[in-house]
Amino acid sequence: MKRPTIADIAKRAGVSKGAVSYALNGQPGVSAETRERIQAIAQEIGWRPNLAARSLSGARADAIGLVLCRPARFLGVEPFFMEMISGIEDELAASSCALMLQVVPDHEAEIAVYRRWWGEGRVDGAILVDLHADDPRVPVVERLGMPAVVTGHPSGAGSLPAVWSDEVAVLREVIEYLAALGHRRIARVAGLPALLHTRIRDEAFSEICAELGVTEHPVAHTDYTGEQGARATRRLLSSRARPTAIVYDNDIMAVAGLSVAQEMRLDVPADLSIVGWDDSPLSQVVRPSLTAVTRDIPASGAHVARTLLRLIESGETGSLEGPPARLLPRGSTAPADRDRTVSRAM
Amino acid sequence: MKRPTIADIAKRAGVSKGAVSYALNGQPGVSAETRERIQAIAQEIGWRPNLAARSLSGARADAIGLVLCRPARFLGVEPFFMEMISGIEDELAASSCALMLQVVPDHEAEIAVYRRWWGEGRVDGAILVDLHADDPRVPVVERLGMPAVVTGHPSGAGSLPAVWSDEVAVLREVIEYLAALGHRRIARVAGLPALLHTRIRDEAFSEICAELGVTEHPVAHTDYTGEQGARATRRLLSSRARPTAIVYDNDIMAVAGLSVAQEMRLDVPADLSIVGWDDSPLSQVVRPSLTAVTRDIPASGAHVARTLLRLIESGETGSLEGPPARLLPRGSTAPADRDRTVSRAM
DNA sequence: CTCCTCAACTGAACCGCTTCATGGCCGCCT
DNA sequence: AGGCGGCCATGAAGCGGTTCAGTTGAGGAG
Repeated sequence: MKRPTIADIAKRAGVSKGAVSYALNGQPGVSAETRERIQAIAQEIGWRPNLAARSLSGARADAIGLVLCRPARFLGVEPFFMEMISGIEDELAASSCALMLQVVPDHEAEIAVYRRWWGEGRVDGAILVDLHADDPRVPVVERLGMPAVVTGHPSGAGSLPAVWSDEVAVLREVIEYLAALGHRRIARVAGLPALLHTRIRDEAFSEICAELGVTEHPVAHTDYTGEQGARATRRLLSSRARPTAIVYDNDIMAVAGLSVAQEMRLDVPADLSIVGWDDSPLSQVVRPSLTAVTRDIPASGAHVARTLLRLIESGETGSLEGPPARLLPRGSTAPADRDRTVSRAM
Repeated sequence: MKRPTIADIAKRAGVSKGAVSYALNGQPGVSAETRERIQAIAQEIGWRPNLAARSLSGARADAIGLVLCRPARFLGVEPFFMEMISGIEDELAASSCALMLQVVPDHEAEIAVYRRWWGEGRVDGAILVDLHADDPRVPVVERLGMPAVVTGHPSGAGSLPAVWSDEVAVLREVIEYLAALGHRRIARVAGLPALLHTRIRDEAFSEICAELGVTEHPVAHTDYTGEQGARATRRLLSSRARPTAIVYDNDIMAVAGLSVAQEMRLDVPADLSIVGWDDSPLSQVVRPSLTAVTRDIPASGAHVARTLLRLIESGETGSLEGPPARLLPRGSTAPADRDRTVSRAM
């Protein structure tokens, strides 16, 4: 009743263990005939390679790692990670590579996990998400020699290959769109300021606004929760020069902002335009449905996974751009009503 | 520059590999003094046990598996899984056990994954979620002999230990609450009818309603998406005897339902009361905030993980009840306004 | 002083697979 | 005929641990 091993197959086929190994791994060294016979026997007795034995003899662990470093309550809310994971899985399934997942509270713990995983030979590589400015994980992983791919702008990825999409271009698209609708006071409710992509967006936002004659462009930083999104919105909408449009860094905050606006008796989109980011099903469920920046997150997850697998397999490196994001206008954006907003702001 | 092995430690300590193994695993067979010396050396040269080698010699894989069997787009929306996962992780971290995650499209694929994982010695056990009526996974896992814990009602878990919470009790709490508010037409927008917990809720819902004099209690089944939740709500609210309260099987549908109601110019909660399930941050972000059934999902994830670890370690089995859910009233429920709803329904 | 016991430690086998050095066999070239 | 190169296949040596059967030496009992 024990699991069959190649030794069992060898005995039944009347060949040596070595031959069986060659046969089952598509290596040269056995005749086509013998190979088929061996494969048939393996099939018949339900043989499966023992992963431990295989990776012990220097081969791969056939698993990659993903560490998420945000408190549980933030993780749940953002569909982002789950979608990303399912995209990664799609790609991994093809190579029958597994995904090891770990959720940790901070970077220190995350680094410890990489150390352990790599030290124990548990994974062949890892995907680093949520790149920070001066991210401490990058040098550690580099020194460890563990293959890794970063999701985020290459500028923070050191020598590690990065997969990213051009956020500045979409942001420009968003602001040009809002500016074209007549908005001159556009606010941004951003995510964690420590994140590299937040910084990049911050900087681009201010530049692009200036360039397009958007005179007021305040930015509020949050932790991505609906709660903080709501609070930031409340503050922005209470200011003297109330913005006529707000761009949010995720959907949950956009929804929270929408609720706050309605609570304050502002009509969306007549009095206030709202743009979400990382369009999730949530955007389509609320009224009005949210104009949002959308991109195929599973696809970009698959893209990252593919890059990592290639890196592991052939050392092929190099950053490459993932699928682009784009603006998807829905019901929460409209032309700025000059008279109305100005009169109110006075 | 290669990773140190116990052989290296043995050489430096002037003892045999066996002694090192005993020392590092807290086994008897070495003196306290030697043990300390060996541990110090291990520490110093940064030794980590090679997982593959360890599990090859019959020990554990130090990993458990979790397979999610829903399309990517459903997974992302439901904070449920991510919260559950982070709860599981909390528990696993303590035993430095890893989590293998896989997302598959159907049960057949899921079963194949279990076969592979168990065959390859990749995991020590698994957590089965989303129990179906006559779930095909249960007998397969039983026959495989793989330790597994089911999240869901024990009635469908066969000989596998189950961890569940008493849904019927909460459902009763919800309906009693609504009935006490004067609601006599309560609808339910349920999830996938194939899921065991959907069936259990369905049955209980109809019984409890009958018992409490709730004369109308239609049920609509959906796939948990906001889209279908919206459609079901629209249909229910268009019926001649419009319900005065709707209970949803998840939050995203409750939010969708809320939007539909507002679109149809119904006031929530004056004209329609709404109750969500598995309270997520989403419920607090919309206006009015949603009355919902809440429970500590991370805690129940941790609970499941703990049960599985115990099962793996000591074969200790037995189903046990997890943390209970309870009703959390917020702004989306109110007394039924008889005149108003009746006059409209005519 | 001898015998026995027990703790401390050693040496080797083993887990299941990969891989390399080796060798037999066959056919072909010179 | 002899030599050589290729193809198939074998046997054994690892990979890095665990574990079990022994060995050794010290200490206590008789």
